[in-house]
Amino acid sequence: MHSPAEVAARYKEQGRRLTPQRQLLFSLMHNNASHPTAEGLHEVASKRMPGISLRTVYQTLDELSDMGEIQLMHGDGGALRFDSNVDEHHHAVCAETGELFDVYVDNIESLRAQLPAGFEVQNVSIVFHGRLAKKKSQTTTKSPARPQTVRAKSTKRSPRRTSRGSTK
Amino acid sequence: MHSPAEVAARYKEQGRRLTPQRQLLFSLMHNNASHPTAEGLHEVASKRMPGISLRTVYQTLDELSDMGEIQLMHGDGGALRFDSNVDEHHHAVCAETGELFDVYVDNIESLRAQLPAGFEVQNVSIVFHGRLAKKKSQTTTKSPARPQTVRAKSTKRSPRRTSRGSTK
DNA sequence: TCCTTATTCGCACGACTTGCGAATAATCAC
DNA sequence: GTGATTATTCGCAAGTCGTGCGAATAAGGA
Repeated sequence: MHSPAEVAARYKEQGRRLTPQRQLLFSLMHNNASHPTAEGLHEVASKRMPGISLRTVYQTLDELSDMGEIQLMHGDGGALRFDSNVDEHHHAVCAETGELFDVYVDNIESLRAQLPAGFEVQNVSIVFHGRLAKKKSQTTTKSPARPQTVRAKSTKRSPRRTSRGSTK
Repeated sequence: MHSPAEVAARYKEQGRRLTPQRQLLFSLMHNNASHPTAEGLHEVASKRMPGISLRTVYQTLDELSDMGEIQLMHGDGGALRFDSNVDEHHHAVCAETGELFDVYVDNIESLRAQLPAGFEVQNVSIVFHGRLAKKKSQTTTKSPARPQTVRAKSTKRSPRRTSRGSTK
């Protein structure tokens, strides 16, 4: 998404008002690669602005989505996640932590897919399921992440239960 | 999933009982490519067995999933969908109807993805978003669906609202 | 400072699932 | 077949995630 200042400007252009809640949320979402849920973002926001309502978080996030500043994502976990990256990109999910990472794929057009006859593709979303190996004692030098060929074990997805239930 | 008879056999092997409800659901899911929701399946089941409980549908579907006979899918629409196809495959979603189709992709390994350093891919799921052109007056000759190269307009996903809310 | 009306925010409700427990029925032994 | 054992079914309540609504509040212009 654009910088908080730019988003603020777009808001005014549209006759929307600049409230402290919105400004806080702009800054919390800017460059936020954590793909937070509304609840998660609300929790963080509450630290800086006690009393801010979850309702407002949802509302503002919806506005940002309508304006194309962020993207909504239906994760596998039931809760909506908000993605401040609106570039064409994909995702990797760590099965252990549930963390979600942005992934750039540059040759999607080369996929050979047997699509239903007459199906017009508008866009493709790819999710890499796996796990992030934790090699602690290594200087986390934010590796250049150079292009790499996917090596997916041809595995059937392991049966996984849904996760909406109580956490009790 | 396996044939109703085979699934029934597996159930017995595991000391589970063969109830009319389960048998009905086995047959309704077998070769079912519609990716039904629990509610949808319950509706169909109710016609053949009035009074069957939605609770039982959920329960049986969960069992089948645990046994690896079907797969659970979190669609974009909020409701779980059940997929009787457990082969390694992917999906295409029609934006108009919400219909879900199975798609086979045969060269996933060739994707060039910039994954997070240390990320081990276990499996990949691809969803083609688009629409199914409806050419009526054509003999729906179940086209051979020969491999085809994806031609996705490099489009940012259009902002879409969530869809859990009331239908009122 | 005052006024207009966009926003915030809490509550209740809706969609989708799951936990629970009593009633029912499948299966086994005789 | 009959009876006993215990897996299943099924309805209701409760939980999670989001949204509609309306009153109270506050942003922004005159």
